[in-house]
Amino acid sequence: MIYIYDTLTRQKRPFIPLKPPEVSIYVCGVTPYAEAHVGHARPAVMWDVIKRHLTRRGYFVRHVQNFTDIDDKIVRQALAEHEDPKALAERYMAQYTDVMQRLRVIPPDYAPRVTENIPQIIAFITELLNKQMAYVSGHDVYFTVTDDGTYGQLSGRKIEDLYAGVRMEVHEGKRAPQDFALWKSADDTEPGWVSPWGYGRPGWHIECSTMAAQYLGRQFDLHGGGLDLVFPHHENERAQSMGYFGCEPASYWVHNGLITQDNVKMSKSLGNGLGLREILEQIDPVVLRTYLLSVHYRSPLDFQLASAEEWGRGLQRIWRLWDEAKNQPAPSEWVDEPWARRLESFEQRLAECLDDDFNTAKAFAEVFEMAHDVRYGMAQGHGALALAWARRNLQAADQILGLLPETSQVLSLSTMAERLLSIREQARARRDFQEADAIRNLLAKAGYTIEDTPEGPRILSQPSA
RNA sequence: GGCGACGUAGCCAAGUGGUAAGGCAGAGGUCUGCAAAACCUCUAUGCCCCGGUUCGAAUCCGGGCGUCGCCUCCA
Repeated sequence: MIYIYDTLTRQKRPFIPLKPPEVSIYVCGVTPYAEAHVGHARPAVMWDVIKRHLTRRGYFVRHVQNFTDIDDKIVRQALAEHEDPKALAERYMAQYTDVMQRLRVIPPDYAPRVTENIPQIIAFITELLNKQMAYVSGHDVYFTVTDDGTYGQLSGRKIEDLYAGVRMEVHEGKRAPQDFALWKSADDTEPGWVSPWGYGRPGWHIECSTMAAQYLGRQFDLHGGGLDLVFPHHENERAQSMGYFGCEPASYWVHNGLITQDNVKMSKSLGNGLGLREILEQIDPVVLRTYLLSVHYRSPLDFQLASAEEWGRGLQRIWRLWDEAKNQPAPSEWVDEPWARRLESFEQRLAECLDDDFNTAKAFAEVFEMAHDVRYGMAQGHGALALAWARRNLQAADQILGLLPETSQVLSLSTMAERLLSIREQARARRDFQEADAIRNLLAKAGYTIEDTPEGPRILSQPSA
């Protein structure tokens, strides 16, 4: 049984899909007006693991993640960069997709865009108007937030408390300060669409209600996004969807903790977000990916490049083991010892970690312990068996966590390296260690690390830490 | 001001009633020509502080202190 923490009920609940074996997921995507930063990578990587785990547990996942490709910020940024808003959005969407691919994130099944769903949005708003849940004010349309006890449940606040917020936006046309825009008028120099209420653009929250319903139906299983979206975005989205359909849109609201830098939240408006492309120039994508998974998704994560590199040093031990194990056949020997038993049950334990609200941090602890058992088995004279299990288990872990290196750490020897190594071996044989060390240093300068193992020397593509 | 989260070893970090996972760094040892890798051993009588509930609490309750987030665009 899988347990998932649900923001609405504030508890971990058993996961029961609406229509098993299908699982429907809606994750709020990005507004593409700037480069993606680490804060965007966390939910992407986390949902990737959730999907992989659900899939292995036998579910059939349908994942929708939107692009809010039209918005005031895009218009503003396009003006600043002297670029067509559509082209700008297109550019950043491509960049986002590219960088997530490098992080081994399986793309969503549908990545709908606001600009391609305008008629549906207008229809959604029209229905809300018909139901008297919204009102027209000039050329704008607002949603009426009613105090029926449901609004505020998700974010845990009361409407009267909202008045306490000094910075609550005041709009001429609003009947109540907590009402929010469904349709915003725009002048004709800006991008927009003709609607029954005039030329304009959709408000911020309506696109998610509309597209979730469009691609997943009125009710779906999991709704995701960053913790910073709980209010007002998800609160408003829930109000719209419930207003339209009269039922809870999502069975579980799943929110990831935010990433900070020097203990300050990363955000586009603060301009302190470390760009993902910049980070990936300094750090291996798999190291970054797994570093993000080394902390439970609901906890805050203070991102430090040094911490990620430190994590990478630990991960390298796993990679080295993989190099030794990757060509092993399936285990063929039977040894009735605790370490062998544990290797046998590794995959099951890994899955159980993830069953518990996707505890990837604990899952990694299992991976490291599994590596210890392999080494122990090897030391007990069961090298072939232990490595066979290592291959199997690391592959299984990789399918969910995506932790194995892109390419082998051990290089196939080039002719020149082979010759150098052979000369060094001859030197070592005649105990001319001065020359042997000279050759090793030479190769080290070129970025290669030589390790003398009982099976002979091998060359690694990265200097050992 | 309102609401919420968090505070576990030098650092990162699991752990929601049963006696402190894992990683990095550090110390000692085995192996090695030396390194590297690997392996073994060690490193929190204690989980921000003070009370309380309990046979038993890092885990539950109350009160402090501290950090962060949301209330405005945000993953």
